[in-house]
Order: sequence, then structure tokens, then C-alpha cells
Amino acid sequence: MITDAALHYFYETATLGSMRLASDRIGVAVSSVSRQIATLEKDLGIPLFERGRRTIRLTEAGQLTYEHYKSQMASREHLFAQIQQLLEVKLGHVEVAVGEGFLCRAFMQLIADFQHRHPGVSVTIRTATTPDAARLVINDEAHMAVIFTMAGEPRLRTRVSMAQPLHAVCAPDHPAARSQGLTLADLARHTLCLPPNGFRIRQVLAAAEIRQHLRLKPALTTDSIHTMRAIVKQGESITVLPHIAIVDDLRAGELVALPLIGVEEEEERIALVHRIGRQLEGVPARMLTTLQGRFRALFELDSPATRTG
Amino acid sequence: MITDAALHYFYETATLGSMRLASDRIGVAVSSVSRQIATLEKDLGIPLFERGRRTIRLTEAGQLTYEHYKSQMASREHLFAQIQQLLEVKLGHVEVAVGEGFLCRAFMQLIADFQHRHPGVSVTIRTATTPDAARLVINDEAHMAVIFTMAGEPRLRTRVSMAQPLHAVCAPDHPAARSQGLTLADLARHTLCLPPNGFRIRQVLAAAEIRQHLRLKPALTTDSIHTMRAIVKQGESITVLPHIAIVDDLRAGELVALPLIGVEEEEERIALVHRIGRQLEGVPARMLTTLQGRFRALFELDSPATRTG
DNA sequence: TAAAAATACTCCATAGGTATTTTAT
DNA sequence: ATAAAATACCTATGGAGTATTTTTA
Repeated sequence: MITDAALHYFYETATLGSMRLASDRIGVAVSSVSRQIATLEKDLGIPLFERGRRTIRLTEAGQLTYEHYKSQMASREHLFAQIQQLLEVKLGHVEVAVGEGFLCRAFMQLIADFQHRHPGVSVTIRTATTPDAARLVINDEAHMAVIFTMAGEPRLRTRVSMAQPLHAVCAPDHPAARSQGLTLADLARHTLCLPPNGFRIRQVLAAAEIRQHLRLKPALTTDSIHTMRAIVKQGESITVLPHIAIVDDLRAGELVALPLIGVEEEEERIALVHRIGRQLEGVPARMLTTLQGRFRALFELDSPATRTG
Repeated sequence: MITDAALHYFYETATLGSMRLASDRIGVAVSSVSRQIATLEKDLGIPLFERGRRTIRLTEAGQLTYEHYKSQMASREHLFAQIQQLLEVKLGHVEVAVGEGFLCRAFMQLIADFQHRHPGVSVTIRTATTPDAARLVINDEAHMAVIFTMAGEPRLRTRVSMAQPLHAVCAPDHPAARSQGLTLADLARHTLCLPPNGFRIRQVLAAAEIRQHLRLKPALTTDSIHTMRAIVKQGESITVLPHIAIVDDLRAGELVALPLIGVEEEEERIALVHRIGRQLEGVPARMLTTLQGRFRALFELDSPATRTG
């Protein structure tokens, strides 16, 4: 067995030029140095020093071994440096899953700030439906997620949550824009643009549809929140989205949000979650803390929830 | 202290996915694996596995350490491969010092053959005066040398030697070319081209000069055997060289060699030497054996020592 | 002859084994 | 409840120290 200590003793001996000096430097008896080098040579099957002389001298194999040990040490130092950076949150990686249109401007600003405070840290943001994002977190493919709360999922721990109502959304000049709210029946009468069935938005609507024996038939289905907003801005269609997904459009007066009458009891909550039992450290821990601390500020209903524009 | 075994146990555990499997593979109890990994984590100051789960998973630090160990092992394998090549004389280096014009065609052919038989082996040939070449060998700056024998040097061991008389050398149309030999007095009367004082050739001549109360005054002094031969071929000058340095010229009829009368008792010997007490291995050992075996063939007086052409 | 390295012998630190407890699924 | 990992305790291997011999310059 070629041990680290043997290589170390050999290295010091080769560097200092004698076993005596090496033993002084290492703080070990010369006999140990001699024995370790002897076993090292036996294990390698080749002499490392030219014996039979006062002043030791490396053989070819000795030179190769010497270089090998130097590179080993360099590699080890590099590892230590990297670990030090991990400990100082200067290096690392975090994967955050974000569900259904929660990737608002404020959120992206937070990520940018985080990266600015921690240069060298890489961040991956994956957008997915709420169920997919939950799966990513449960499978440890993402450290955490910002998604709608999922009542029936015991493997997720919610760190912070807040109300995030769904609204019917239309253009300011849409006929429905002047109403005080829309029922499911109202929705069914308009041209609809909705996300696909996997989306939590559709799951919430589906529950209400079943209760009210109605069936919504979207004219356009897309998994792109951006597309939904763009379609609705053209004036023809109505969609259903959480407040945060359209907060910028509401401020700019480009869209109007109307309460969904009859789906109120399903009031949705947006939550920061991670897998239960997984203790995050380093960069992911820092990211979790940061998100938790700024969560309310990020997703606050900082403008009236109802008709705006 | 971060031991190799700890890294090994950690590596197998990470590769196989559990300490149990790793302990089976390594042939050691699980408790040892657990303990080694625990101490490794303590020494590094950072967890390598995410604990608190059935199936182990590497942390960031764990991934870095994993890569580190892989590269360590690759480097070690490389070292072993190199050492194996050394043992098989497929890799290595040898430095040979060659004195005063012994770098004949046959010698260079031998080196070329050697390198062809041992691809990957590097050979350095240094030409020097006999005293300088001896110094290189004594200081272990060259593994061996082909030089004139040096009686007063106990640190050199002669492996093989043979007579290598010095001749007066001139062009075939030189006035002295028809004589049966030249005395020192004859030499002194001609235009001479000789090596500098450091050369053994000059030392031999100097001894005779002192005995005979003569003083040779070379018209041209050069440390280049090649230059000496070229000058002499122009017809004006005479030089003094060992037989081997001009063997090709004698065969080609471009030069004539004449016995040196009155310096006979100084008959010179060419020798293959190495430092006493230095045991050569691998490539140098192989080179020594090769040179020793072919020495006589290399430097044989395969053409008449006297007048030729 | 002196200095360095190798060897012989003893001791102890620590790695490994067995048994048990803890923990996550 | 089960399987994996951590912990406790004991044993034994092997590395380090002291003393001595060998070897080179």
C-alpha cells in the first residue's frame, strides 16, 4: 500500500537532500523516514534514490515520483481552496424551480442581486408547472421552489407563503373589463386563453367546473405565460392568471384584473418550499434565507387586487 | 490528517451509492467506512454527503472531493505506467560524455541503433575534453564517458579500454607524407594545427616536449576536431589526432597518418568509464552494456595504423 | 574515522471488527 | 418495520522511537 506519509517523507528527503534534514523538518525519527522510503521503493518495485553515497540523488523513477507528489499536493491545495470558497459562499450552485408565471421582475431582480453579492456562484432557474416543480424538489433536482401550495404533499416543507389570488384578466377595452367580477359561466361565454391541463390554474378551474357543472373550452392553450398576456392584450381573449404574473401589466394599464366569482373559496397561496428532511447548506441555504426574507416584498399585492388600469 | 484510505472509502461509497456496498467492495466493515468518512468530513470541515436520507447524495464539496480523488488516481496510474516503462527500458534518459574526437561514424550509428531499439528513450551526447568529460562523470552530470584513460583518477572505473595511438596527420600531398614517421623535432619545423592546452592530446605532447626540450608552436589552435581535419586537408598543416578521429579520412585517402617517433611510450588508450560506486540502472545500464559489448568493434584499428592513402 | 542510512526491537496509536443504537422511509 | 448508518468498545496491525550496525567518503 502506497501511503501518503511515505510519499511525504520521500518528498522532503528529495527536497532537502538528506533523510536527516527531512526527519528534522517533519518531526519524526530518521529511522522512520528510512523505513517509509524503503517500503515505498519496495511497493513501487524500483529504487527512488541512488544508494551507496553520502549525498542522496534521485533516480529517474525518483524524479517521476517527485513530480507526481508535487502535482498531488497542488491538486489537494486546490481542493482546500475550493472548499474554503464553498464555506465562504463564494462558490457553489443552487437550483430554484419557479412555477407558473411567478418569474416576475422583482424575482429576477432578487436573483441578480444575489449573484452580485456572491460572484462565482451559479444559479439555475427552472420554470415548470406547480406539479413538475414539486417533483423536481422532491427528487432533489432543485433545492427549492416557488409554487402554489400543495396541500396533499407531505414531502414538501413550506417556509413561507402568502395569498396569491387568481384573476380573470382582459384588456382594458374588452367588454368584460367594466364588470365587477366574472363567474365561471361568464368566462365560458368569452373567448378564452388558458394554460394546459397540467397547470395548477387549470386544476383550480377544473374543481369549480365540476361543482358548477360547467365546462370551459379555451380557444387557445399555451404553456407560455408571456404568450397568454400578449394574446389577451390584443383585446379578444380573457385568461386566468395569478396576480403576480401580471403586476407589471396592471401598473402599465395594459391589462385589467377582475375577481373570479364562485372560485373564491379556492383562494390560492404562493409558497417557498423545499424537500422535508433535506438540510440545505452553503449557497442553497443562503438562497433560501434570502428568498424567505424577501418573500412578502416580492409577491406582495402592492396594487389593488381588483380592476386596475 | 487526510488519509488516502479515507478518500478511497469515500470514493467507493459515492460511486456505489451506499456505505454497505462500498464496504463489500473494499472488504472492510461498514463501521470503518462510516468512521473514515466522518473523520474525512471533520478534517475537511465540510460535509461530503447529504445526511439524513436512505440513499446517499454528494454535496458540492463532495463532488469536488470526488473529482479530486479521481484525478489523484489517474495521476497515480500514470506514475505506475511510467515506472513500468522504466523497468522495461522503454522510457528513460542517459547522458554520455565523449572526449576529443571519438564521435566517429560508428559511434553515432550505435547511438542511432540504441534509440531505434528503445523508442521513448532520450540520449544526450556531450563532447568535451578528456578532463572535462571525466569531471562530468565524477559529478554525475553524465552517466558514462568515452575518453582517454586517466591513470591518476581513482573515482573512475574503466569498463573496457583499448589502444588508441596518436598520429601525426597530414594531407597526401604534404612534403612529410612520404616519411615513415615524424619526431617531435620534425613536427616543430612544420606548420601545426593543434587543440588547446586543456586537451589530452596537448598534455601528451607537452610531456614529450619537456623531455626533449622542444617547444611546439601551433600556427592554429582550435577545439574543433572537424576544423583541424579540414585545415590539414588544405595541404599546409600537420596535426596530431587519435586514429579513430580520422579513420574515415584515411579510408577515403584524404589524409595520411604517420607514427609519432619519440612519443611511443605514451601510447594512449581509449576507455569506457563511469563513476566508481555508482550503480547504473535502466536505460544508463543498458547503454553501458551496449557500449561495452561493441567497444572493440567501434574503435578497432581496422585499417593500418601507419601511412594510408 | 565520522556522518548518514539501514536494521532490530519495543511500544503505542489508530484502523478495523463486533455489537448495539439511532434514523429515515 | 426495516435497512442503513452512527456509535461504543475491544483487538491487532503497523508506524514511530531508541539503540545498534553498516556503509561511504
